[in-house]
Amino acid sequence: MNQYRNSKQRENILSYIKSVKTHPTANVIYDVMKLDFPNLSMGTVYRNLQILSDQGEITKLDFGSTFDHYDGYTKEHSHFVCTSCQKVYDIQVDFPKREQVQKTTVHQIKGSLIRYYGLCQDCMKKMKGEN
Amino acid sequence: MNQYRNSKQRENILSYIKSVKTHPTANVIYDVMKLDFPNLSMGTVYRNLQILSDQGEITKLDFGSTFDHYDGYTKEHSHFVCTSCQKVYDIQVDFPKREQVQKTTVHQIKGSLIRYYGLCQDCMKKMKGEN
DNA sequence: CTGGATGCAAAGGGTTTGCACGTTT
DNA sequence: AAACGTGCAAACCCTTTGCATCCAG
Repeated sequence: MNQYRNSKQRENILSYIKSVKTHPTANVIYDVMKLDFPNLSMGTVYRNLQILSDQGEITKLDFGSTFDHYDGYTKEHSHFVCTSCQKVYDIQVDFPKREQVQKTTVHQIKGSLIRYYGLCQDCMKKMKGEN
Repeated sequence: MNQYRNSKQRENILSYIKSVKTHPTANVIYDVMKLDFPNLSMGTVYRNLQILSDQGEITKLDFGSTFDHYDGYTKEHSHFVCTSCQKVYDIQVDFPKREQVQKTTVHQIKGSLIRYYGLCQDCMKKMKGEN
């Protein structure tokens, strides 16, 4: 197996994702990192996101759009995705305990993904304003 | 707005998806349809999947792999995805009622997505056999 | 006849990868 | 010095789209 070495790029990417409450895409991360590393390439961003994901430092989120988002908050939690502006919000819900769900299936559960869709507060306000 | 016309291709695609318990990808659907329509093109498959999805006849599922799956069972239910063989199984779980979740957030919830990950029964057996 | 549906092929668009060079250990 | 990381650009791969033709209503 490979050993990971220090890399300024990877450190910065990680600290950026951890520092932000949004769930940035690879492209957003690339743009931000560009400020510190003018020669940065997309390949490096993707490679490091993959490594950080493998290390469990971040989580790759897939919201059905064409690109993935990355989340630095690895504690199990759920998301609310606005179907209008595509923003992603963290929400905390009491979903069934894993042991309980485990009873309903023969398969071995190791993780879950819980997501809600709808209109976020901002978009609701905008819509009211337009009427 | 467009009016949909009858098309043998679309009919067949729909009845295939409805008849199957798996959650086929566009490519699988294409291969199966090829038997009936040797000249079928991928464009037609995708266009029809889009239309059927718009009509609410099927649901597009995104499991984070590079391609999408389609589900003909539109009643709200959740999925179990095997992280080893990538198979998708339907499971029925008592997740929190929407009204309850709604109380925990300022955003307006319109839908949800609940998914569990782990090892399916088949893969568990295989792994035991290998030890 | 009119406008949606199809086939074909090319274009899209996010992600991955090969390779030579740069860095960390 | 050995091996991982980076930049660059090309390759990938699933999906979308333009266009001429076909066909349902």
